[in-house]
Amino acid sequence: MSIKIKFPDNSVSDFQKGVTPLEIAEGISHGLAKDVITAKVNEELVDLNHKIEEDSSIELIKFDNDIGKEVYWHSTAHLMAQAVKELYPDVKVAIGPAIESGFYYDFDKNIPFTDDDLVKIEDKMKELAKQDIEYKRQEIPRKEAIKLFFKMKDNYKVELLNEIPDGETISLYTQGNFTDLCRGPHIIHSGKVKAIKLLKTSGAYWRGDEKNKMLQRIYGISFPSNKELNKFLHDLEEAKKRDHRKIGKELDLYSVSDEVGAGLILWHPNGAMIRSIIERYWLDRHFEAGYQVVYSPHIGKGELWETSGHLEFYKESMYNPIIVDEQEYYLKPMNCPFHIAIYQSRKRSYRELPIKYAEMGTVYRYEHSGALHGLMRVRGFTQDDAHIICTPEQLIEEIDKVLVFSMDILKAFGFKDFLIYLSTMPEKAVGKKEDWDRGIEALRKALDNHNIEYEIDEGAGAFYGPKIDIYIKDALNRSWQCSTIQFDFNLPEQFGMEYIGTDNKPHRPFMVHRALLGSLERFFGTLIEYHAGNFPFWLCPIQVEVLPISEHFEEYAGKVNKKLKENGIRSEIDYKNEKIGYKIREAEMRKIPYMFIVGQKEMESQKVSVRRHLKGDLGSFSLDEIIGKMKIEIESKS
RNA sequence: GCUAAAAUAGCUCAGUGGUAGAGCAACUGAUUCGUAAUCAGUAGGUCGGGGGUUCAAAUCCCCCUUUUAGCCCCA
Repeated sequence: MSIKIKFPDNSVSDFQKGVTPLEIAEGISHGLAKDVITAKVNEELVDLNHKIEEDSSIELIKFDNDIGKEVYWHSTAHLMAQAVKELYPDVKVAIGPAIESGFYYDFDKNIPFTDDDLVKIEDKMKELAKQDIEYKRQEIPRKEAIKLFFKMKDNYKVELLNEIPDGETISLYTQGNFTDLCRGPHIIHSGKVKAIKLLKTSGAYWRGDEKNKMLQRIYGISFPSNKELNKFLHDLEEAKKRDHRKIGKELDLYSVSDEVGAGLILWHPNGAMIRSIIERYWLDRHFEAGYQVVYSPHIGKGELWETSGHLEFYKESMYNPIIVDEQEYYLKPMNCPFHIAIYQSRKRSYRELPIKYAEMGTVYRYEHSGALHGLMRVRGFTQDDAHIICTPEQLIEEIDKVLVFSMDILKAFGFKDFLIYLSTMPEKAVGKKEDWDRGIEALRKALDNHNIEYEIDEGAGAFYGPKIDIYIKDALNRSWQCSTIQFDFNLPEQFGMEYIGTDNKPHRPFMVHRALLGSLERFFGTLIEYHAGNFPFWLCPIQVEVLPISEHFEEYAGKVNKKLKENGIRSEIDYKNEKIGYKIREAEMRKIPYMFIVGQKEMESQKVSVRRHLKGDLGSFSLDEIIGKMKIEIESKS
């Protein structure tokens, strides 16, 4: 009996009934058979030894494919669990999925794993890998599976099994004497895993719930070759070099002081210079786009936060109140109630709408101490906030505008790759389901209008409405939320916001919160990492360092510096009594984009020798010429 | 907040119970120099804070603060 197998290129071949993906791969080439990890048969992922019994389509998947990586890493996680079970038989296993880069497995072990344990486990894994242990699939009824794991005292697996709906296939995978509950598929045998590195351990709650027991998680990664592993480890090192906390210190951009408090950022002159340029640009763009800038205080009375719903829904993220004249005042975690107060300071007409209030508003949120992270996660930060108050008819257009505006501004800072999420109704939420659906639809429409790719983040909306979030990745491939565009069904209602319509009757406006850069702190952090501290020219705190060859040329250097300043270029002179090589090295390390070297030659010809950061000597230029070039560079924001 | 690790000079780090160290930076002097480190000298530390053990603590123990990697959460 033969069956027809269709390949991704639509070609069809005949095979013996019961042929396996591995045999098919073998038939194409030996190399492919060696590299193939898993296969999709009729769009369903299967093991390589899965027997194909009928006409089917097939796609052979290798490690270069994301699905291939996932299967490979997931199988390595099983291998790690096997190694851990062999070394520490009393340990219970929980779950062990593949993640974006690598895998982890959670274990229930009373004493946490040490670094020495990791080495032992890694060695054991390598030993097991070399033995080419087969991953055997077995399908059994649920009752039997429960019995089996109960007997093995794997209560986490029993808990999982109890939640699998009736009728779903339950599959087990066994390598050697280790059996795990798993949907699969897996690699064919452990020998496919050639290079392994266990990276770190950490605590993790069972099912991510802090009420549950803390398990011990081990993270690792694996590759089909040592070369790939080494590249991964090398990239990791390179990423560490871009860490904003490291560069922030090296370039004297910002600091955090124990004395001042955790998660509270001190912007040093260099960082503050960059921030002020960002703010100036931001203001210009917002005025152009029809926003009105407002300012509001840092604290507000308890009643305000009662009305807004923050004390009901957001209290755990707020600082405790300050008592003044027997009144409770809270540090603001958000700016919205203040903007609403401005709106409500007088009666509004439909003719005024949309009203767009923008503010660089500094807010304070109580973050768990363990969550704090450099500039990325702090307790006091400045949001580039705005609230758009509009009529229901204006809503879609306003969402559309703000989305385009947002992407446009991010691009001006050199960002290109974004991850975009549309978040839906969370469990703890206010507002009617219909309103939520309508809001989500409006957001979706705006994204679709501009062919923007996005993912749905179920239940991740704010308590008051759905939102679109734009994420930017950092050096270590972690993504950070920058822009957010959020609907609000709550506040207009809570505060009883109104405008007088054409019918001379009061109506409830819609409100959209949005922050484009998100928080200036986090945005600055991502900016540092994205550019590795080599900021776009227009943002550099010092754009030109004038380097006199010796004391004799300091006067000429002063003239050059003066001319630069007259042209709005931020420059300074290095008066140090050092050789030119030293001064250049220092300017290079400070990542100053231009170095102007001035000595005898330059003074005589009234020119400057230009050296560009990371590029080297560009030759000599007249001041007018080079200033012209720099002005173009500033204009183009490159 | 939880689990684990860490905190020594401005920075990067060495020092595991017996007189606090190095390199760079800083300061002083010499040198006046051509594209990533000139030479010499000087100064700088209650070893994160508090308590304890000990004849003796940077080192061992306890508490606190902060940081790091994750968990949870989030701009």
